[in-house]
Amino acid sequence: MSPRRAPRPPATREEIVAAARSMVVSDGVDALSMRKLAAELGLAPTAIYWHVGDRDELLHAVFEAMLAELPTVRATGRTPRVRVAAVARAVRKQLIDHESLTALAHTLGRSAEVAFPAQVTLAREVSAAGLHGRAAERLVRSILFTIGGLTLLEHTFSEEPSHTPSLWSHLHDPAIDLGLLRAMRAPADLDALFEHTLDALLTAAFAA
Amino acid sequence: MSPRRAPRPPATREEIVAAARSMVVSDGVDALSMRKLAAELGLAPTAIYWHVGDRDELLHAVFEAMLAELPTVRATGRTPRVRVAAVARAVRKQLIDHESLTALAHTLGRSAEVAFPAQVTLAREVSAAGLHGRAAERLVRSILFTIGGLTLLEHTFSEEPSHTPSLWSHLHDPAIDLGLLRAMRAPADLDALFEHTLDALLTAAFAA
DNA sequence: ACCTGAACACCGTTCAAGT
DNA sequence: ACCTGAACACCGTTCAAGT
Repeated sequence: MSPRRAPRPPATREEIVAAARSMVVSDGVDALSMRKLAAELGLAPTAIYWHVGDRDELLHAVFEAMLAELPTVRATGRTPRVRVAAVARAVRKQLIDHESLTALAHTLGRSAEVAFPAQVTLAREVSAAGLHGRAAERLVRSILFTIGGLTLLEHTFSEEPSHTPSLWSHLHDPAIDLGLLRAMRAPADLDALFEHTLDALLTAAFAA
Repeated sequence: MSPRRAPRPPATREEIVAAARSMVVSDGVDALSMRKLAAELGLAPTAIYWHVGDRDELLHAVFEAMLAELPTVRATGRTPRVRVAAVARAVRKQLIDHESLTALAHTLGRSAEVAFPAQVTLAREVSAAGLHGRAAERLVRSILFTIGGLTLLEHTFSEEPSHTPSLWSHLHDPAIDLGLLRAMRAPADLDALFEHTLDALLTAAFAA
């Protein structure tokens, strides 16, 4: 009978983290403001601080929520080399699919935690392939750094107004092979580059 | 005779850009605030806007000043393969030495411009080595992406409280080679990883 | 236990007004 | 031509006070 709206139930920490997460996912880390978040939840800006520590702690909470949901990568294929390659590809796909997680991990300095499970899976396959010690380490690490680096760059370049092609199209240099020059004028195919580098690393590891 | 200090001469655009640059170099892009910069120069915050457009334009001006001073990389060595490797190493060293430039380029979306001269030098050496078309393109691009990615990651990981080693030291997994496990517990040697990946790429390119 | 409001110390930016 | 001051619309955060 009372025309007054029932007062909104007390906000929970989970609710706040979830709202923050959706802001981070849709508009990026920088777009998360405590004041906008509070407005979204119908709270005074200062109320947030009662539930989570501060903006930094909130971001860490969002990160952990995302990390917990990350599916584990699995190896497929018959030969050792094929299985290692499959894991590498799966990890790369995962990083691309969970772009907000990698971006957040990067700003929080927690990339290592994101990479760890993949690293372990890779280490198992490399061991199963018969590699040991330093040689095994080199393969695991170089694959993971290739994946991480390329994905970071991919993210970088997707923001850039494809600038290099135009730089290349203004260049005429007799010291550069004409076919190479023409190829450089087109945008890079990062998937192909990844496959190529991966293949080079696998060949180097399995040849010896 | 006048006890009054002579009024400060009008500020120049170059002066402002230089001051901004030194703030960026010493404390990072995020630390550059228009108000702090103005204070440093003894100006009202709003005076800056008369000389440079806004914060973004100022950052671009700082970037261009840095880029103009970047020395060009040169190839050394006798055999084609050695020369290509030398260029790659020189580029990597340059990126590491000019960390503020690469960081700034990254936030402004102008990494391609930083990479371009290096890419041209590499293209010349690869051409001189007798590679053509797509194969040459693959080598140039994979080397540059390896350098860029690894350097980006290096910067990332230097900020992280070496987290992965501790993750690895708590792991006991019979499916992982013991020597590999032990190796993963130590921090990664990025220089060695770079050399290894570079070598794998060069071998792949020059074997065919 | 949970929340508000006032307050503080920061931002970038515009614009009219001063010299 | 060059600069100031007031003003606006934002931030994150603390803390006393309210229910």
